[in-house]
Amino acid sequence: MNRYHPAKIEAKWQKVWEKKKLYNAKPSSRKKKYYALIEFPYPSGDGLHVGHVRSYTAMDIVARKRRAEGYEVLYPIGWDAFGLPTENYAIKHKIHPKIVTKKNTDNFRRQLKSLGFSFDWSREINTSDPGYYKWTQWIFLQLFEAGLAYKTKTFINWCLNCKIGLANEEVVGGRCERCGGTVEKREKEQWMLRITAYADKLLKGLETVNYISEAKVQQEHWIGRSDGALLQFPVPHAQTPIEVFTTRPDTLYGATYLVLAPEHPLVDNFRPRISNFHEVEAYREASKKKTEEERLRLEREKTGVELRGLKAINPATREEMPVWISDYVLAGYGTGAIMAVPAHDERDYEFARKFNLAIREVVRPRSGAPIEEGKVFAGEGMVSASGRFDGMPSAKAKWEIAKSVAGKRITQYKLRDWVFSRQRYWGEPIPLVFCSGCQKDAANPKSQISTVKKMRQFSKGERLNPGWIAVSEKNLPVELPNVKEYMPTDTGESPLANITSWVGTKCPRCGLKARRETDVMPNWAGSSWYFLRYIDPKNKKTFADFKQLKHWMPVDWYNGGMEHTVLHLLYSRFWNQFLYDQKLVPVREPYQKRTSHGLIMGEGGMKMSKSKGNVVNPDSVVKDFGADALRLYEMFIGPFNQPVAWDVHGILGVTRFLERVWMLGDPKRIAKKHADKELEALLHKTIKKVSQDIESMAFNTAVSACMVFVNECSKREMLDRALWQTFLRVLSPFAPHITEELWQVLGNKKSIHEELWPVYNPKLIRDEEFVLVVQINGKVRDSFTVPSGITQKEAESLALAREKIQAFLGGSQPKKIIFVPGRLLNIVF
RNA sequence: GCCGCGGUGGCGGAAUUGGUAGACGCGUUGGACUCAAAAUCCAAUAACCGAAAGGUUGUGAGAGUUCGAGUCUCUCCCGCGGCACCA
Repeated sequence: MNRYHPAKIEAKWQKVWEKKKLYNAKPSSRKKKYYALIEFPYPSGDGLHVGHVRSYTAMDIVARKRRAEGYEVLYPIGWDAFGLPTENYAIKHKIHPKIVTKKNTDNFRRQLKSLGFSFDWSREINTSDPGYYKWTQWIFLQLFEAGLAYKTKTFINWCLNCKIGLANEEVVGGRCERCGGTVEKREKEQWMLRITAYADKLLKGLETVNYISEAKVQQEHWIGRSDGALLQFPVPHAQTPIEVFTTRPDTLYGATYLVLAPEHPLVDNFRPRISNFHEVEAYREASKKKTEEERLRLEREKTGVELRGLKAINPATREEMPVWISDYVLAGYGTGAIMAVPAHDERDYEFARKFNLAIREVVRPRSGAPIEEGKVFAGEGMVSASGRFDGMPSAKAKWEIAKSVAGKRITQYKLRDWVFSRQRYWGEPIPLVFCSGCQKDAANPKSQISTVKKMRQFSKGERLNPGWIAVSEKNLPVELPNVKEYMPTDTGESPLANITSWVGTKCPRCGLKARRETDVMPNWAGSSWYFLRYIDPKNKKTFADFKQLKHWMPVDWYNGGMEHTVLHLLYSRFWNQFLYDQKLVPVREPYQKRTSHGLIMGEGGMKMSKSKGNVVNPDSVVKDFGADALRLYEMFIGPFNQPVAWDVHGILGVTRFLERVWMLGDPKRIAKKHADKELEALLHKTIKKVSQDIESMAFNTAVSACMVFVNECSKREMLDRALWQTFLRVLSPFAPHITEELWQVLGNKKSIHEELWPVYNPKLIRDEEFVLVVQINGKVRDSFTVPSGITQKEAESLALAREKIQAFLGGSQPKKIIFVPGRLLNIVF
């Protein structure tokens, strides 16, 4: 047998598998379906990252095991190809993003293929392909027609560096998630998706799926449901009261002042009555100018201005209370106004102390323990100093007190609507057209246009967004124009706005001159439904055939990065739930099971990055050690869900292991029949261990179990053929190439990957004897081999007969003896 | 600050879920092979004491529950991730 030469055998088998279409999912199969999914890569110019390899290998192992267990497996791949880095690269090098993308996906494809992943390449998709984004646009229009898309002037997070608006989810620590640049608030017209309409559904849906708990918890926090009440505080001589949202109506008697967000519209309404309006104005200006980062950096030092001349009435106590504005109250949450209860809220307390406002205690801890001086009791307890509600527990008093002042019980969410516009080039154009004629028409049903021509009615989306007309389905996709200039602008307009020939169009409704929307979608759009397109990737009539969707959905197992839990995962659940409500997809929740891999760090634990020069290129590892070694190493490197540091020496270990497997697989060492009870038992233990470990993603210990088996084989001159072949099958999902080669070297004609998954025999893994540990007072003092079925009595007499034990006992009688069958005996004296 | 995860040899990490702590791998040391080196193979490898037999200590710190704790409970320290004025 030749030396182990991975480069030769790996390329050879990859070609054979591809030719045989071994991994293509057959929709007509009678087998039970299994849908395994990984997050499709963003084809960046840097090429594949070893982190991709970790996730894809893990799911590849799962997919391969499922096939062997008799499932028809769908394990697809594609490209999340729209995005900023490609656009920025294109601008810098003056190459069209389409060409850059082509180059990058070609490279990624080559790299992925060199690793022997069992992807179904016949279903490859690309989000920047017009045939794909036609349907991204189409789904957007469905959202639009359902009233879930709207354009509004809003303060958005503007990244000064990328020159792009960011969703809340994309701002990390006051900085741009992508480039780390400074983010400031800017007022802009933006398309928004009403994800908040799905807040409750997204929350409830979590109960029905099997996600790792961290992902669930993070989503729950992000959605941030809280139950409370709307309370009204009348303002003397004014028509409108000030409405606040509170989760603690039980503290109403302790509310001593109100605070409005600086942007609160009532501030302007009350302008004539506010004696210090110039001061108020100055404060509002200052808080508007603060960037996100400044706001966070100022360490929450409370600031604010009283609206002098304005008072509100506490509806419970009928007392007058001052009204303030402060930026610690957020305009976007609740009503943008709060009742301040300094005795029972730390923020209010801090504010009250700073501005010398009244503090009134109205809730006592249930334990009756006094509250320490200077501390705030924010918990629930027993209501006091609240008239007829005294002595009532908070939980009850909440709703009783709210009722007594005609408060309305409501639920609030922290989730905000999704900023869906990007003022960029390399994304899906938003398929809408602005028509000023139709805008007038919408405002006045008797206007000229509709009387002159007989025209279709406005759709729901068009009514809600007067002037915005949906591009008709037959004209989708709205393709990106082919141009040379795609520089973003400081004014915040999309580069598409400069392409007059593209912008100018005819209104789909009235046929008159109109303008195209020049914003494009964020790059979360294409990935919000790609798992559906895989199911029917070439369909030209619909985004995916419903029957096919019914067959393959939901995704049975989805593995991806923790960094996508509140972005991609939430967005795609939203889209899928929406499509479900439209009866366009068969299941409410797209992903049945979600797991997550840990990051791969550079040597020494630093994050891999080009600037640190510690990026490991999978190509060079494959070249030096082979794909099987890289796969095996990444599985062996550490617990799958935890971050791990790359270590070149580690690859040596698995390479030695593979070389050993190679030597053992020499046909000269394989006997047709070679009885070996001991090795057979170990094999069955290995089957059990590896099978279980794959399910729990404990790949590191699965590999270790294979190593133990191989080490044992190395002690043998000859190996039984059946035994060896079974072991190869167990190892094959991890190292598909070497196992295929060794399988065929033995004369097998079918691929090892078409063989069934071995099942262990429970009888064979039961040991006939075991090492009984003898403890004295909990300390290990002796151990010896005994037969498996040994009873406590037998074990005791054997143990007590031992010289060592006798010596320790020194003649005293044991007080108590604990026997753990199959394990130990503990003698207590 | 709040939520989640974690802390085990020189290193990455195991530990049947309360039952021999350190599987497997790296590294290190010694040996075999070799003219030599590499590769490979064999052996040793938690620390301390001891020539050895053996003993003592040991899973971030401290307490507790238990015949028995890396594992359970409490308090604290440290690291990582997420959220962060959400009323």
